[in-house]
Amino acid sequence: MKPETLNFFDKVYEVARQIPYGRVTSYGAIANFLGATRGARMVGYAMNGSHNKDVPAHRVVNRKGLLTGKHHFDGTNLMQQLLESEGVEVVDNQIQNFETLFWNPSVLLSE
DNA sequence: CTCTTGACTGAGG
DNA sequence: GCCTCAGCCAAGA
Repeated sequence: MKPETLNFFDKVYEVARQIPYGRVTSYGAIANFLGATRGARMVGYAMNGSHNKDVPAHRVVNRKGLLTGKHHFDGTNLMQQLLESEGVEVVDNQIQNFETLFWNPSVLLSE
């Protein structure tokens, strides 16, 4: 018995909340961390409810570092503004130095 | 129950 | 590196 999908949304929220300031991660990284390598879409889907939570969804982007979910934010460049406000350089909806700013959820085990 | 949509990813051309 | 196709899982109609 392992209804991981049952807590999938909650897990996504928890992991996303652990994202350090000025750092970003991808849906696939979170999904993989949860054991759902092919559940990246579910991560994004879960983020739909993240608006009502303390989940920094703006720190979560696709594997290319592209702000694919900016459309779901209130404004149009709000997501980018938030990231830049944290020191993340964003150009054309794409995070610069994505590999450097990339935060792997696995560090939770180290910390 | 079936079909569609979706904040994704990997593989192939 | 970019574009296209297929796979994946869950929620809503």
